[in-house]
Amino acid sequence: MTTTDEMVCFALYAASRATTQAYRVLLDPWGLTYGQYLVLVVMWSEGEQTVSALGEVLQLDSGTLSPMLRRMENAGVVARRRGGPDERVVTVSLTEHGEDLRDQLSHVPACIAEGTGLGSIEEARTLISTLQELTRSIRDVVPPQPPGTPAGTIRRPPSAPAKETS
Amino acid sequence: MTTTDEMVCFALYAASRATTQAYRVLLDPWGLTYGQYLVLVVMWSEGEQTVSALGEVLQLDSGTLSPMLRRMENAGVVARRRGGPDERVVTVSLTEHGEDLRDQLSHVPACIAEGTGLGSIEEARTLISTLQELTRSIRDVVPPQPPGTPAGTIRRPPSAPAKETS
DNA sequence: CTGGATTAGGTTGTGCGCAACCTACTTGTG
DNA sequence: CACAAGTAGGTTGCGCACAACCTAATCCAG
Repeated sequence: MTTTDEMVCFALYAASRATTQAYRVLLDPWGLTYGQYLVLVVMWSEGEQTVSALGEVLQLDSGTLSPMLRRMENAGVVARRRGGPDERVVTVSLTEHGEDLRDQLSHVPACIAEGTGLGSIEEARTLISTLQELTRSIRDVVPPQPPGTPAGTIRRPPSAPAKETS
Repeated sequence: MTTTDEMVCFALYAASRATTQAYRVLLDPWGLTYGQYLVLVVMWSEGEQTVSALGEVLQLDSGTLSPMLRRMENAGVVARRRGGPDERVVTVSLTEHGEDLRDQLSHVPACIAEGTGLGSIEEARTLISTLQELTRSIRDVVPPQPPGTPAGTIRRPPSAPAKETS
């Protein structure tokens, strides 16, 4: 890595994949993924949700959620309906099976807690705060014109494989 | 979220996606992704690498790297050859264009550094250590038999969409 | 009421990330 | 030498993430 700050990003990337892997191992017997588990966690806690509410909490857009919720519906974990006063809104609710999973998966948080290796709640809270602050901060990144760029240089995918030429 | 430790994981997941997004914005003009940029960073620093060496450093397997390196080769950024004494080994090297990108992308680390919002090198180093420790620790997670499971219960994807029944 | 803007969610296409599998090459071991 | 075991990397299949786009429903100014 070149700079410490880029190492922060790589460490984040590696840690995120490692935690996802831990969830994969824990959730695989139920055929659930980490993303699907997150949806369930929200709904166990808050009850039925609209798609956009889930998207806001999990910071995911419809391009991710729509197929994921369809798979969860096909798996019999959630139900979707469009019955509300606003016909555009889809409400996602837990099926009985989805409710049952709450108990069946009650061991997961403890497994993860143990796995993180964080010694104390305070340590965990500090890390969460740091990560949330970093997340907020990095969302503001906007690409400045690269400093050493000769004026007039066109910044383009230099080897964009011939889109028209074929 | 249910427990603080699960919030750590979600915070990691969100932060990782946010940083990837920042890199996406920065790298998009060159048609590069974060993963591809990581490959370049390693090779700028260490020179040509075998596929497995890249996999070790980046902690990615061939199922991820093979298609990624093929795309990078098609884009003219790297070259792959099988010329060594061991015919199984593929060596990846930078093309001239791949070398040139080092200068063209020299602004990226500073943009990221600014974006992280971390005040000091020490703060960054502390975070890196914490994340690396967490990564090491969580890799050990092995699913114990869920505590409340009635003995003999078969843990299976409860709604595995009929594999034989179709 | 009407036509343009907005919003909710779905669709399409690309690129990971990873499990599972495969092939070809190499390395013992007898 | 022959053959079992191991290793390097590629392939396939699936599920995210996300950009870009689309449709239908709602809102709103006039």
